[in-house]
Amino acid sequence: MINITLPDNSVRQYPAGVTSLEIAKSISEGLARNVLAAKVNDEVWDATRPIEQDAFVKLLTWNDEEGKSTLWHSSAHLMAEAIEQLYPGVKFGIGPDIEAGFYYDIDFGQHEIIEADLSRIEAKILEFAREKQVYTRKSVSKKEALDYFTAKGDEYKLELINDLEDGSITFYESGRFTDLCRGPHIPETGFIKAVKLTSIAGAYWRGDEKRKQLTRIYGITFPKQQELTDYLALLEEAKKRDHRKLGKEMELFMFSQRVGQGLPMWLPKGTMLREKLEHFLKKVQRTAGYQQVITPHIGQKELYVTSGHYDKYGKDSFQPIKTPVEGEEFFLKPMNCPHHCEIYKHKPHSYKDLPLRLAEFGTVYRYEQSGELHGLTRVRGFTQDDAHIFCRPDQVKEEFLGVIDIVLLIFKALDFKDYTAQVSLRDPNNREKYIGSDENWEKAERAIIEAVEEKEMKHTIVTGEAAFYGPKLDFMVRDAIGRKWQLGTIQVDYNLPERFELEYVGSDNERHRPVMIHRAPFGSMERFVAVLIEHCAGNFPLWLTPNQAIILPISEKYVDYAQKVLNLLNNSDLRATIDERNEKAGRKIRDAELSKVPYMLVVGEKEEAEGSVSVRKHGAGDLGTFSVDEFVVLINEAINAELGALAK
RNA sequence: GCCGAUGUAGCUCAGCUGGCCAGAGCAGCUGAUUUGUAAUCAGCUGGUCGGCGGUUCGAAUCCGUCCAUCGGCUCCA
Repeated sequence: MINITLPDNSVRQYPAGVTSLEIAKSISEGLARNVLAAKVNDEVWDATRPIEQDAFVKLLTWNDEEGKSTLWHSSAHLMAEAIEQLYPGVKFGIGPDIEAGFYYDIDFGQHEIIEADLSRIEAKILEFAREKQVYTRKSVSKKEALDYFTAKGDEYKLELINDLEDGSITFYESGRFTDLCRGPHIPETGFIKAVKLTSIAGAYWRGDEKRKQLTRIYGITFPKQQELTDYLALLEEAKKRDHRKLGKEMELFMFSQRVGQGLPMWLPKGTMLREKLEHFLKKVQRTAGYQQVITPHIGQKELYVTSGHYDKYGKDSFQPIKTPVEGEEFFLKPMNCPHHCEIYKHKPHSYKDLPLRLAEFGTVYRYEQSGELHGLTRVRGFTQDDAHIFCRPDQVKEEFLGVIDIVLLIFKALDFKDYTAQVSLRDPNNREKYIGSDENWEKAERAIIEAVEEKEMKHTIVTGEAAFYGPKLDFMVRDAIGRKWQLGTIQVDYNLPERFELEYVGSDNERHRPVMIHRAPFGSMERFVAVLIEHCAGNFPLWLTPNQAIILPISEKYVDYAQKVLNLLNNSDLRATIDERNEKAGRKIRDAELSKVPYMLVVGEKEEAEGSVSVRKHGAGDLGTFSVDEFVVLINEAINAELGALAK
C-alpha cells in the first residue's frame, strides 16, 4: 500500500500502481468523469499512469491551467491524426499546447493547404474524438524510436530524437497515430467536444529562418460546445477594443500608402492625447532631475561608425542619405543614444555632476520587415520617450530605483495593473559574448535585482536575455487579444561609453568611465498609446482625453450661449467643443455618447437664462443642472481623483 | 522577407457560379424643421470595384503580378 496525499492534506491509502483516475473514482464518479490529468509531486502525469510510491496528488480538470494545457496538447495529437488520415505522407514537426489552444507544425509535402480546408480537418477531429481513442504511454529505446520514424520517413522527428537521451524517450499512441512525446495526455479523446482551427501560418522549423518553413495550424478545443461559443464571442468583444479600429473611429491617427508603410500620422485628437502624455512625463522628469535636449533626426556616418551601429546597417535597413559631397553619408537615426553621447562629450564632467540625465522625445526610424508592421505597436518611424543617464557605477541602483518610480507612476496614472517586469541577465556560460568587465556586470545585475526587490515588484529573471552591452529591466503589458508588448525599458550600457570614450574626473582627480543607462518609461509614444487605447477601450482618463466635454445647444438659438460656456471652460483650462449641428438634442446626445466624450453639457433656454449647464456623464446619464462654475469644480475634482492618487 | 487571408464611395458592408450605365446605410452638400437627454424629413453629390497586365464578344467577378491591410513565423540596435 502507498500513501496518497490530496490537496486538502488528507491521506488515503491505495495499492501501489494505483492511477490518478482510480483515485478520482474512489472519491466520486462525477469527479472521475472530469479528470484530465493529475499533478503527481509537482509533475503533471497522465491520469492513467500508475503511481508506485507515496505521493502528493492533485487531480486536474478543465478548471486547472494544467488541465486545459493537457487537453490542448492531446488535441494537437488528435489534429495530427486527422491530418495524417486526410493527407497521407505528411511529416510532423512539433505540436505543443499554447496559452490559448495548440498548434502543430507540419510539412505537407506535395499537398496544398488553405484555410478552406480547415473545416474538413475539424470534422475529422470530431469524428475521431467521438471514437474515444485512448492515449497510451510507451517507453522506447532511442534505437526503437529512430527505427520507427526512419520507417515512417519523418526527418523532423528523427532530428528531435537525436537530441534526446536514450532511456528518457516516450511515445504516445492514440487511435491510428503514434507520436514522440513526453506527455502527459488526457485519458481519451472523448473529452474533446468542440474544436476550432483558427489559422494557418508559415513557421520555420526550429524557429530558424534559414531552415524549411513548415505549415503551422493553430486550433483550440473545449470540453463543451458552449465554451467554444463563449470563447469566440470573447474574441469578437476584444476586437472592438483594437487600437487600429478605435484609432480610426476616434480619429486619433492614420496611415497613408502614399506616405509609406509603418509611418503613422497623428491626427489632431491623437496629437492632443500624445502631447498630454508628453507633458505629464516631462513634468515628472523635471522634478526627477532630468534635462530635456533636442537633437537632429539624422547623423553622419562617422557617428554610427563610432557607436558601432554602422556595421549593423545592412541592405535590410533604411539606406544612407547621400549629399552633393562625394562620399558624404547621413543616416536616419535609429536611436538617440549616439547623439546624447556627443552632448555628454561637449564638456568635461566632474563626478559631482553625475548623474547627468538627458531626456528627449526622440523620433527614430527603423526599417522593420513589412510583415512585422502592426498598427501603432510596430512601426517604422516612432518617438521614444528616451533619456540617457550618465552615472558612476555606484549610482546604478539608485538610478534604477528612480526610473522604476517613474514607470510605476505612469502605470498608476493610467490604471495599468496587469503588467510583468522582466530582468534580463547575461548568460554566465557565455561571458565572452558580452562587453564590459565582470565586476561591473555583477554590480549592475545585483543593483537591478535589489532595486526590483526593494520595490516589491513581481518580476521574472531571465538569464541569457541581456543585450550584449548590458543587463536590463523591461515592462510588458498585454493588448486586447492577449499579445504581450514591451513598453518601458531600463538598460545598462557599458558599450557606448567605451566607444565614445566618455569620461568624468573622479574625486581622485583621475579619469573614469561613466555607466550609461538607457530608459524609456513609455517605450515609445506610438506603442504606448496603442496599448492605452486597448486598455481603456477608448474611454481615456479625464485628465488625458482630447475632448473632456461637449456642449450641446438645444437649437441654433443657443449657440451663442454655448460659445460663452466654451470660453469659460477654456479659461479654466478645460478642453471642450460645441456640437453646432442643426440636429435634435437626442441626436447630439447619441453621437456624443458614441464618441466617448466624458461630459455632455446640454444648454437651452433655461440654462441660458440662469447661466447654467445641464450635465450628462458618458455612460452614466443625466447628473442635473449646474452653474458653469460648479461644473468646473465638478470636473476638476474628477481629474484630481484620477491624478490625486499620484501625489504620493 | 516567408506562410495563409483580405482589398467595392470618407466609414461599415451587399453584389451568387463573368452579362442592363455598380448598390445600401451612415457621413457630406442643399432645403425644410428650431428641436430638452441615445438617430427629424426630403432631395442631391460621391466609386479607374487597391494598381498594372492577361483571358473573354463582355471582368468588381477568372488568371498573373505588384501594392497595402489582417492572422502567424522570423526579426526588433
